Amino acid sequence: MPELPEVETIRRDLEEQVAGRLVRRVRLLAPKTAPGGLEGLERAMAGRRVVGAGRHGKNLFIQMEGGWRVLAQLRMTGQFLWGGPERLPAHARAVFELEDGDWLVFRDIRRFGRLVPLDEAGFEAFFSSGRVGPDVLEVDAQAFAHRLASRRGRLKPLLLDQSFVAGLGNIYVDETLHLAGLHPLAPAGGLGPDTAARVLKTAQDILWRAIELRGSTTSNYVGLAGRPGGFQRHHRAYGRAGQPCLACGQAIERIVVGGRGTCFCPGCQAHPGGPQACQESP
DNA sequence: AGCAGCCTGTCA
DNA sequence: TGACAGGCTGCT
Repeated sequence: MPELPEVETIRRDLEEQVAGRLVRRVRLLAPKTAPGGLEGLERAMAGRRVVGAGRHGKNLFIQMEGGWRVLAQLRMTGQFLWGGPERLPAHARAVFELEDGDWLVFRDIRRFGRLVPLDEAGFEAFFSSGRVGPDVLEVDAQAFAHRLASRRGRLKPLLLDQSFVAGLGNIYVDETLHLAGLHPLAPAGGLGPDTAARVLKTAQDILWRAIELRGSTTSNYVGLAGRPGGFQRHHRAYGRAGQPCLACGQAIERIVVGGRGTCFCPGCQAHPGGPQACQESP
């Protein structure tokens, strides 16, 4: 579900509402949600205070006293919601009871999400595993352009690859490629360093604007208090198949790239074999 | 690199 | 009924 702007919004919500509070009790309603089991979550959280909330790409970290963290991967439908004993929402998978009686609820319709307790060593291991690349908002532009130019595959699948750069998902890749005027199937290695740097800058601009509007809500993403995001109103490509391109008026097309639905403008985003893609090709 | 699998819900 | 959905893992 959520990509970087939505995860960042939730992080800020948690920082504001939960930081400093004691977790009195943990309940796990769906065992597979926490690979370490209830025991693992309790070890990391029960009887400890929440210190803050961190984020790297789409990975959310609830930071606890004692150096413990709980990695929350929201995947497609994971949510953190503010709750109380009076009404537990449908699809609640874990409940964190706080000292003053409030509940922080992890809700996840499709059960793809994960809550993983990590000690300091586990946290470091997560980043040294090679599974997660640099955060897209912090990656060095030169290094990004250099790495991108050395890749063989298509542009969109590479941008979605969290080990290449962490934080982009289907919505913001489609938005980035549209604004940058690049075809999702363009060969990544054929871009050239200037275009590669422009792709990154475009992505970062879009992500920051989306964060300002608390992310995009297209079906069920909401912040901690249940408030939807506002950036979906600014989507130019994602979810607009068949509608006119806001830049040139041609109908937005939908294709499948790497198994993901992909919306792009055939006019603004030149085909990989077209003249635009050849400009910087070797 | 590409694809099924994981789950549940919604829409055509 | 089948297609599709904001993601990631583990297998060819």
